[in-house]
Amino acid sequence: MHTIDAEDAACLRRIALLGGCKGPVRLSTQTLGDQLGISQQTASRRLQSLEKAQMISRTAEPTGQFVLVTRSGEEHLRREFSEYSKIFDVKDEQYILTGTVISGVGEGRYYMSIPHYQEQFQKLCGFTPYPGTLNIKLNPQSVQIRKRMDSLEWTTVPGFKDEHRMFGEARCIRCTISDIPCAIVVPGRTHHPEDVIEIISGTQLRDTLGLQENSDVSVVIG
Amino acid sequence: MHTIDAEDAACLRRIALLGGCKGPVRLSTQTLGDQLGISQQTASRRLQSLEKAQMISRTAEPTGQFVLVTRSGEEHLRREFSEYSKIFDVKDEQYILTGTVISGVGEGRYYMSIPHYQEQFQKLCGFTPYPGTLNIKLNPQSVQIRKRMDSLEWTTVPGFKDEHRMFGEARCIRCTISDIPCAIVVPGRTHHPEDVIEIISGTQLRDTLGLQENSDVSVVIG
DNA sequence: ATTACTATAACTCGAGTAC
DNA sequence: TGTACTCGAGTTATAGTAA
Repeated sequence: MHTIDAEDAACLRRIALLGGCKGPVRLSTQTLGDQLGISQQTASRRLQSLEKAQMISRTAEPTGQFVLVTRSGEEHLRREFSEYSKIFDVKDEQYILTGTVISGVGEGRYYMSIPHYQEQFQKLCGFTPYPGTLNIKLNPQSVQIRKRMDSLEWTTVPGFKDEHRMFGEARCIRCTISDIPCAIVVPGRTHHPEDVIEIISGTQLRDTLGLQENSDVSVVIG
Repeated sequence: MHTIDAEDAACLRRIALLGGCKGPVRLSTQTLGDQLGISQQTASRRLQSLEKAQMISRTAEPTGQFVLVTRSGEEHLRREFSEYSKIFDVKDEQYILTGTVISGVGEGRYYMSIPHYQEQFQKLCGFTPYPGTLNIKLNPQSVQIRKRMDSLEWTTVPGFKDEHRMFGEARCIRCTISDIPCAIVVPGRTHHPEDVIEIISGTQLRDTLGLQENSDVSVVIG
């Protein structure tokens, strides 16, 4: 199997864009060079290289040449095409946040032990939350990803009032950690640091996943 | 607009395949080099080059680094993806963005009242823009659709310079709202929130369509 | 373990040019 | 017009290292 370098691949793609997969195209080395931003000489060399690698075939005419992408040339292009398909197909709604486990202030435990919230999360997320939250300090890049996630659809967990006080609403979004269903919870009122997220789940994630302080975790959303 | 060479592009594609568009990926220069068939040193240089071109961002950890494909990196990949789609005749669908009207900061009004831009848009879109833009907050699904649209053919409106300052370039693409010809305009330099689009048209869309704050709108492209 | 610098060897580019 | 050769300048890769 012949293999070609990235520059030759870009050249092959250009030829295909000009119709080289469908039939022979008249293509001068000067024209090709102009389109790729390289010299006529370099374009000529590229064509020789692609021909040697059996990615294209050429027929010389006194007035110029005709170029055709061969079967293996097309196969090469289709393999690259499928790489892009992989990059973008699944991707659309999926986000991954990475960070490390840190200890919270224990507020999460308090709220998650309140029956109202337990019922609501059961209804909205499909699990009764373990009374406690896993706090994750996001890596700086994940903070950016986290911000983009504000444009996703979050579920609102309504607040309520008992005889003593008001309990605020919260937003949550379903996610998984190592395929365990979880949810990111953002309290409505308190001002959360933007580089920390709180995770709830039906089990105690620290034990289930063997997590300790500073363990690396990946949270998959969507 | 930054541009990158074919080798760097191959490197960017590899990072995306490893999940770099979804979230930060831990990636050593050695591993990357192995996957691309190049040396560790060269992989290191490629990452530096991509970082400089703002196609990726990196965070260093003592144990290694995390790499993330930036928005313009993803846009680059989507443009290449669309080239392959053209080669293999994946038919261009129609795109529909839905969202609600929000008020902008009035910047649009300023730019659309500048004769240079008015002339350019007249030439490129077929109407002289009303001095003002309609800002639409996209619903979450439409944000995803909007991203895919990066692979469509956008018209570039060149920037210019007067005696006082530089005016940046912009991209636009024709569309319709309730069959009224419009265009989505994206300023070249400023970093736009990804869930908001700006629409220009020959008429004042708010009045013509009876739109108010939070009115639902559908934008049809293609 | 990492990343990335420096030095040098190896390539690649395009000007000039032949056909 | 074409394509493609040679050759010097410039660029890029890797080995050897440092941090």
